[in-house]
Order: sequence, then C-alpha cells, then structure tokens
Amino acid sequence: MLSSIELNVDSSINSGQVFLWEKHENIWYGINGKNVLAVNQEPYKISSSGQVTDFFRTSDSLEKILNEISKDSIVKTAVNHSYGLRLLRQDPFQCYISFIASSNSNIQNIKRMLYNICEKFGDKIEFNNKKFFVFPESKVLSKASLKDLQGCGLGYRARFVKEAAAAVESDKINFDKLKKMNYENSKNTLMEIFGVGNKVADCILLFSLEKLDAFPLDRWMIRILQKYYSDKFTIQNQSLTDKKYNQIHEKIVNYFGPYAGYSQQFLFKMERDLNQKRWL
DNA sequence: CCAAGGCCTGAATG
DNA sequence: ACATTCAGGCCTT
Repeated sequence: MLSSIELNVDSSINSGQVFLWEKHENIWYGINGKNVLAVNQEPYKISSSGQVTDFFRTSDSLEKILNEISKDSIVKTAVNHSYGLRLLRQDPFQCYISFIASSNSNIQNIKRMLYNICEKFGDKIEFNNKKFFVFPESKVLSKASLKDLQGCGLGYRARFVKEAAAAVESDKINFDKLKKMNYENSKNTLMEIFGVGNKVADCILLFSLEKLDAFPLDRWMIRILQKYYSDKFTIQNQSLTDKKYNQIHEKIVNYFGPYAGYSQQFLFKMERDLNQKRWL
C-alpha cells in the first residue's frame, strides 16, 4: 500500500496534465480513453472499468527521480510544495487530442471542450453506480463533421482534431511505434500533424508516450525560466521560434537530466498555485 | 531563418 | 448593461 508521501493524488491530478477528472465523496473519477478510473488516496486504491494500468507511474522510483532533478533550491522548493506529485501515464489518443484542443486556450475551456466531445461522440458507461461518457475512438472523431466538432466549442481547432484523428486511422500516427522511438524522432513525427507544434508535442510525449525528457515550454514555463533561471537559460525576447525552443530544451536536459519532465511538472505546479490559478 | 497577425472562446475588467 | 481586453499555441504570410 502506498502512503500519501509516495503519491499525492490531488497534486498529480491538479497539475494541468488531465482535464476529465472530478472528485465525488473523496474519490477521484477520471476518463482515460475508453475506461473510467476511480482513485482513493487513503488508503490508496485505484480501480478501472476496464484494464488496469499504472496510471500514476507508481513503479517510477520517486526517490531516484527526485535525487536526479534536485539540482538547485528552486526545484527543491517546488518538490516540497507538492511532494508525491507524479507524472501520469495517460491514454495516448485522448492525450493527443486533449493537447491539440488545448492550444491557445485555458484549463476551464479545454475541460469544457473535452467533456462536450465525450458527450457527443463517446460511449456512455456505468461504473460504481455513476454514469460517464468515455473518450471516443479515433475512427469516430475522424468521421465527425466539422460542424459537430465546432459545436463542442473547439472553434478553429475543429480541423486540427479531425485531421489528427484521421492520421491515427491511417496509421501515420501509431502510438506504439512512437513509444519505441527516441524523443527526437517521436517528436518530429508528431509535429508533422496539423495543429501539433513544439509545446503540444512535448505534452503528448511526456504524459502518454514515456518520454520523460520532454519539457513542455508554454507561457508559464517561459515565465518561470525568466523568473528563476534567467542566468542558466537565456531567453532573448517574446517570440519563441522552433530554433529557440529546441536550444532551450537542450540546455534544460543537460541541466536537469533524463527526468527533466518531472522537474517541469513540479515547477509548473508551484508557480500556478502561487498565482492562485484554478485547476479542475 | 525571423516577426507579425489571425484564429476562437469565455472570463475579467472598464 | 454593454464593450473592450486578455489568455493561450499554431499556422500563414
């Protein structure tokens, strides 16, 4: 049995990685692909409407990872701020669509769009006497009309979602293969998809494709780097070109190491909480 | 290669 | 009450 020291369920869920989670009577329920997960913190128990996966990556040695990333007092503070925060191992298709839908939006809006997608296109299932709409399959989304997708609040992202789903259907995007590739090749493949840039690709790689060296650089992370790490990772001006993005990423991996993605998650969580930003 | 503008929605601000 | 501003990442020019 895991203690709250080794896994902090609240922090892990409320850290911007997932959107379709809700807490009912102290139990977290979340949509993960075609399954619903139910998680209790104390005593720790996770159950699934289908196959059980190590969603919270409890097989990762947190001690080893924290040793590896604790390079300075800033990360150490961030780690202490939400000790037991874990990267999550998400369903790749849901993660892919979620972050494509996330671009140029905010958590509240992303959440609404994704719930709409599940309601309109996903199967309704019952689990623990509660009803849920699970995430639709790629086939369904690839055949959806742009009008119906826009009806979910996706706006101009409707095209991205439809084409991204079609790329999975045509096997241009094959998540099992992407998992086996290295970071760079896997990322280049994802970035060929309409609507997938550097940041979205890194989120997909980190949260669902086992690339723990991915380090998504969104506006918040840039602010964090400017605030705490301006001496280490210099950022000249506002616009973040692909070239600059890659240069910063390289410096970051050299500094934080192969688990750089974990450091990103702790820093992001700390700064958003500091600014009292809402999660789910 | 880089910089600037447009896309879409809802919340925050005036 | 209503209008304006803002947040947010990617694509096109």
